[in-house]
Amino acid sequence: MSHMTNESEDEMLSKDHTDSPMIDDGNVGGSASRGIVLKKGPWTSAEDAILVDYVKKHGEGNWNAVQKHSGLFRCGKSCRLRWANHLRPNLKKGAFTAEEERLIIELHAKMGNKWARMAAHLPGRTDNEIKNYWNTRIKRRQRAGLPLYPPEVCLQALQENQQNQNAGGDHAHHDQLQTNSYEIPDVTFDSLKANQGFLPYVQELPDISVSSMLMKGFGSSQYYSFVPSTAHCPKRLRESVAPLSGYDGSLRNEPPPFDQTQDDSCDNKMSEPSGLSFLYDPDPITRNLLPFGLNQGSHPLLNGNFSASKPTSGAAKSELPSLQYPETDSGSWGSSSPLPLLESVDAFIQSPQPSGTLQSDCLSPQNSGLLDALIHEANTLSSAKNQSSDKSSSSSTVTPGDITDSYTQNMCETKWEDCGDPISPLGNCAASIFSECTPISASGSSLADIQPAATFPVSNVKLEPAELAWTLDRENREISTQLDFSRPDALLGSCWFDQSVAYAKDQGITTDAIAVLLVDDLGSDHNQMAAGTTSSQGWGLGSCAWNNMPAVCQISEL
DNA sequence: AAGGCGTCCAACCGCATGATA
DNA sequence: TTATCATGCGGTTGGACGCCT
Repeated sequence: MSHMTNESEDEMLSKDHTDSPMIDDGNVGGSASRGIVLKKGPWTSAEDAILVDYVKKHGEGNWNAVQKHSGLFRCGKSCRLRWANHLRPNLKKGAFTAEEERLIIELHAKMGNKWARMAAHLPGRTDNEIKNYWNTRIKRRQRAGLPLYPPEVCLQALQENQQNQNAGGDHAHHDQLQTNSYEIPDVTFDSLKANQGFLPYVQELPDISVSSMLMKGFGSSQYYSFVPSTAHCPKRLRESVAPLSGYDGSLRNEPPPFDQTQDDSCDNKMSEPSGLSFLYDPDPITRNLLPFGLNQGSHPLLNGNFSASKPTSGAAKSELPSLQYPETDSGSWGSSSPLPLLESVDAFIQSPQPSGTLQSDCLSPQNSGLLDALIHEANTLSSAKNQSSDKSSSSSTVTPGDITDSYTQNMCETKWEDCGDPISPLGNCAASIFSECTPISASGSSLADIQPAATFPVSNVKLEPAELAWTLDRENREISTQLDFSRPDALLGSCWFDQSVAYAKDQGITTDAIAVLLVDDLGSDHNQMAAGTTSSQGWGLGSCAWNNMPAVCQISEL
């Protein structure tokens, strides 16, 4: 489309901008409205002047009247946009300041792609500006294979989330659930609770993980490619919508994480888990352990059907959720799962992370930030991994490291291909999660040997100085922390993993033994996958996490 | 100098929501 | 209750521009 020059159009408009229909000059595309061809394309200074003048006289709003009465041959939407983004007073122009950038990152961590809401926190900035900034930033960081959120942002989000939790807010969650007819059978929880008496590690399961996964996991339907359209939730719920972030008080009060739960509840487009079945884990105990009775495959990261790159069915559009820090009630986690620390946040960002916190984060629809980071990071890392892991996939002798390697690869090659989206960000994400996070290397099965994700040789990503610092800093982490942030499966189920490890430690079982078992279990999963013994639907990344549990259980019963 | 390529950003488009007739 | 309109939001597009080869 060629554009009318400012000069020529300025001249034309300056002559008369009264109620005479403008005849499209043919230079600019336009659409007919009431027989008038409305202009499209870049605004000229003359048009701006007309619009400004009109708004001064009549105020904002009633934008369609602008076209009728001012002689501007622009549709109302165009006028509104032009005014809002360029002409209204107090608009800040120019590059974002460091403070604004920090705020954007922070807000995005909380809100996800809620540009308008973010703009409300940035006086003088428009949603469009912020959106453009973020998109370019994403692309840049994506290319660089870097995490989107600096640790301090995650930490702050975490703290705010805790504050919000303390403020309460469970009631509306339940309401929302009911409104959406998302019912979680009591029997599911009964099973879980029953297992708490049977399985020592279940006993320590924090309510929080269940409820948070309920809420956030259910709420993450926008990541489900298989979300039934019947589970429709309007694309956007406005501020009037009751928040949805926790299941219900019967399990635990779940205050809404951050403020966005108020109006982003439909970002929590809850998916109806019905119709999904437990597809791979033959262990009934493990099944029962699955949180909230959800089928494993219902987690976006747990099944290969999720694709952030392809449209989901119905209204389950892939609206990124915001980063959400889960229930961080330290008391509920017991001694083995302390509150995430700052360094944890580092790892949290740098690599997909496991703790119960992340677990719910990943499940959360409001987690766009983190999931974004995971996806982007994963894309880069997984491509690097794919290049370097060709040989591992063909190896018949598998070391633990190889297992995870080929496991990862098979994850990609089987599950993501199944869903017809081989380049699905999540597919890559899952792959990279494993490649990056699986700490159990051939050189040592001890959990203490876990290397920081960024030290993996497969990653040839250049790190910015600050980010490199985070990475290096993690080398000094305690084993438990490394566990938290390097277990691939921990990404989804590590709260239980942590609990289990802690329990095993209490029982005098070495972490090495646990690691070996887990590796074996991983290998088992891997073999299952490679052998195609699992259904093509509904399972994936999280499988090892859940399967790990029985392994630990066995340890505890030794 | 010219072409390719990537980035930035203004603007458009489709959809959802709320108000009102 | 339904239809229509106005508005707002988020995703996407496409042109301008700069850099590189």
